[in-house]
Amino acid sequence: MGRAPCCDKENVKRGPWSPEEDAKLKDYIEKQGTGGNWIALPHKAGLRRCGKSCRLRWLNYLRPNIRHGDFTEEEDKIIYSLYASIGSRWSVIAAHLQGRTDNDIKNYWNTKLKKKLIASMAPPSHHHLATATSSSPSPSHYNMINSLLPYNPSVSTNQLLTPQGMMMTMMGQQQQQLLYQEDMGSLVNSANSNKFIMSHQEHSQEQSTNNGIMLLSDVRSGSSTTSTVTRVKMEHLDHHHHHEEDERSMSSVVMEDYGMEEIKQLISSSCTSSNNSLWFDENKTEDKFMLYY
DNA sequence: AAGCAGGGCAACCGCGAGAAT
DNA sequence: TATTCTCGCGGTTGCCCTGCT
Repeated sequence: MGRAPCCDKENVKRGPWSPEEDAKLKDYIEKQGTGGNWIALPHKAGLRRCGKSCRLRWLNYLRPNIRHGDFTEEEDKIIYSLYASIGSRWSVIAAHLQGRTDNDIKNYWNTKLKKKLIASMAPPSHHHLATATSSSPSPSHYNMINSLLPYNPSVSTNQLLTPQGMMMTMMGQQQQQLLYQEDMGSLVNSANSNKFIMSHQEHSQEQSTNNGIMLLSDVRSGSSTTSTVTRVKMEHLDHHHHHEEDERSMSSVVMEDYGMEEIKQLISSSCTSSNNSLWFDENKTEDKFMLYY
């Protein structure tokens, strides 16, 4: 049995609100309050609108102290930071920004901030692992990441962001498979570079730890702890002889199309330090990862 | 000046959670 | 306890505006 409609869609007005409707709604709520019942409110207020529409209009435009447009850099940082920590929970983010609505922040993110982030994050747009001589991300790239880092008690930001460090995010299943089959394979097989050792662990419960291992997970559900994970451990074959090469090499996989989840992971991913171990969750097939190394 | 494309944003849709019955 | 209903949320749509050709 389906859900009963919240209002009679045949008899409610839709589309943009007129100044008269705004005035009616504002006047009614200021005098009577919402009464805790949005469904009944439009009838009482003399509006031919769906209750949900009234609620949206009030919350996003009519209630006092709403601010629109002109996000400050400080607000940008807060949004980045919270997005990295909690993802697209716009209402929670909005709660941290006085006078901003979740809808405004969502729109601002989708139309501007995300692009800003991608522009900053995106080195040359190749789908291939770069060659050993490919360019490293620009300093601004790392600066951006610095400002985006999610809370991660186990890893310092310096460790994450040095050009010799690593950054990880998620890519789609296809790319992930591609990475397994081709990119990782080529890396594993690459002779005089770093050695990648990949192993599977069933039902691992290990998470981000102080020794630099990190498990990428859905920050909202935090549900990846019992998932099957694949461990990718990178070891230097010869710590004494590869420093120069390490500095030159910057292998990257860059996606041209970033979805919401990718962006979130892009921000929320962090990385490793001393032993260069990475974890990612195989079961999250929608997830995508990108590896700078 | 007209047509087109892309971006921005207001509003809608559908779902999950929780309250009420 | 099961069912129904409302609220609140995030994702998506579609209109309008602006800039480009």
